[in-house]
Amino acid sequence: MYCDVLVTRPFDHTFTYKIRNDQNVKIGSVVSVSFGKKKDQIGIIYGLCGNKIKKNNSYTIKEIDHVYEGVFLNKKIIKFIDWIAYYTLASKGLVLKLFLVNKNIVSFQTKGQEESIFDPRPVTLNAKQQNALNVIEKSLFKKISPIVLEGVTGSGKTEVYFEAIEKVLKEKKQALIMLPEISLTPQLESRFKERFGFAPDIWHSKVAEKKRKNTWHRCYQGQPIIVVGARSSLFLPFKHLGLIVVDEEHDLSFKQEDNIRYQARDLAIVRSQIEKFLVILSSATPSLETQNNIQRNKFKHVYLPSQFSGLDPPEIELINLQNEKLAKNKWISLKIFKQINICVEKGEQVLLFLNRRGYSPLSLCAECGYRYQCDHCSSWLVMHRNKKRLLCHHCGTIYPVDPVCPKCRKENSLKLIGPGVERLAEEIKDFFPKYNIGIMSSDNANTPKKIKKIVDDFSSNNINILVATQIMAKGYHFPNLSLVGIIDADAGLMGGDIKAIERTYNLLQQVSGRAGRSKQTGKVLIQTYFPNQPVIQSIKNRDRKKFVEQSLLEREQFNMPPFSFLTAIIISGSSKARAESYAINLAKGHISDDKMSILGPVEAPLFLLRGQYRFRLLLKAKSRSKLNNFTRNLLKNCPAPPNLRLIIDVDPYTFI
DNA sequence: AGCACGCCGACT
DNA sequence: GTCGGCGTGCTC
Repeated sequence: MYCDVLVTRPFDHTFTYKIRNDQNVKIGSVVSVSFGKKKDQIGIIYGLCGNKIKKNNSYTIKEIDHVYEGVFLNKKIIKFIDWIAYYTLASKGLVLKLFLVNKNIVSFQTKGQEESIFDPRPVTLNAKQQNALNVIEKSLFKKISPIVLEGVTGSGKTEVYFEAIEKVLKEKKQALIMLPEISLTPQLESRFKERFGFAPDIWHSKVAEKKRKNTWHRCYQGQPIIVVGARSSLFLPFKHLGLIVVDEEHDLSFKQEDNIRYQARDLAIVRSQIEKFLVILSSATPSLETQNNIQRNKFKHVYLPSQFSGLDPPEIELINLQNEKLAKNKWISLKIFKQINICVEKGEQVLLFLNRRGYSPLSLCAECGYRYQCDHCSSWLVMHRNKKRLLCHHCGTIYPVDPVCPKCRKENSLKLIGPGVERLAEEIKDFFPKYNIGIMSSDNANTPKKIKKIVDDFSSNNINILVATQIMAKGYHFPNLSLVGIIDADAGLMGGDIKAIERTYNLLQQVSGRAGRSKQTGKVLIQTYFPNQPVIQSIKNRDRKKFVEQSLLEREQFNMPPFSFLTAIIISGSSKARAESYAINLAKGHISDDKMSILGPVEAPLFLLRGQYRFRLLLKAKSRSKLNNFTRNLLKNCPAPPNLRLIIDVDPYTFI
């Protein structure tokens, strides 16, 4: 008896193996085979081909080494794998790897059932929450379109979807809550414990393997389990999945950008269609795609208004930097300084937001103009004064600070251009020496413990003024914060990629929303050179609806997603000439088709990254299936030589 | 993607 | 002499 085995390697095709008489397999069985030089390669039985196969002398057929008894992927999961490979243009083998993870996880044996103590605490919802829950309940356990649960922080979205989860638990089914970042799991975990009396299973790459093994197999066995996880939790082998909640639906982190590129939120919806369960997309700021799907009645929509806190929303004031001139090498306007002073004198707290790590983004020699650049990337080195070094933010290479210019050998000529959070902290410190200034960026808040320490210090008034990057924008609550200063509202608008404007809007809205949450009405000051920019105006007027309308209209006019489909191809290699000539060949090697357009190749904005030269092609079409067929043909007619690397990015978010 | 082989440069 | 850098080729 022979069969087709799909291995967790980058192949779309299967390999033929022989099944021994003592082996009992079916389609989806997880097996271990020897493959090439590797002994215990895992894979699944993808097809059965009876006792006769075509003779082929170019290889000899091996036997299957081991069948993992009782572990198999059901038809729905295989259908899901095929769909992901079709859509993302990744090989089926590597998609399979997302599900099987590794040999240790698959081969683990659980010791029987583990019953969670289910001790829910009764909760009373307000009328609006109850209303939202009613809509959700009607759709549970059906093949139905996703429901968007929209509401600002504090409007009670979590309570609503917790209720839905309780229903799922009562049906002895499974549920998954997906979060954009692992740093958000501890918070949700403790809220969950409080509500249900037991801890959910946590799934992300940093969880110890022992726990992950256990979770994987409990999902597989169909035990009533609630998983809180990052993107990769979508690929757990749930047997009776009854609900997926995608929390912070709009968050760009749901798009995986390394390895296989996929949008976890979109794939969650696909899985729900295949397995017939409900997806709840929860967000204070639903993404443009999601807004569009609501408008076209593809998604249902329930809205939770903010709960009355007795406080007016914070006042938002724009500071036009074209009028309010900044002093040389200073970045904080007089207006913000005055407000900080009023605020700290009252014993209240201040948050200054600048989305730039380190001390300064550019260093040059004052004598000869030499710009410090990374040896492996086309990017400037960022000065990190606290750690006394220059750092490449793209590849992470650390360079010592040399007092001598590498080009003209002049001593002490280093000039630092522009601000980062460290430099802002310094500027503030000069004016407020008796107050505690804190910094929060991924450099010092790089572990859950360190994040907690900073958040606790700020919450407990040990820090008076916090200077932070976007890392603080995610869900932390600072009760005594009454003033938020946004130092450079224009920064995010220059990138030019497809998500830049939306990302900036969300970031500014989230940061603004930190002010005046519990005790006193807050104030938000936004520094900008372009106060009339539509994004900035929408933020000031709190008019997200208008922003969404305008953005979608623009997308439609320029025929951009969600009104068309994009696929990016990134060609990279250590030889610039070879990468370029292949990219050019690829672009002209297609049959002309007026429904399809190829843009490029162009040098990628980050032309050199980790020693690799990079070129980009952008393909655009009106239909996804046409675009994917086109892309497949393109690559088939012009396969990449082995010394070049190709990345296919379906629905790209960034153009870097 | 892994893994091994093979070809070069630079070390005790 | 050999250790190890990574380019190349192969996987039923």
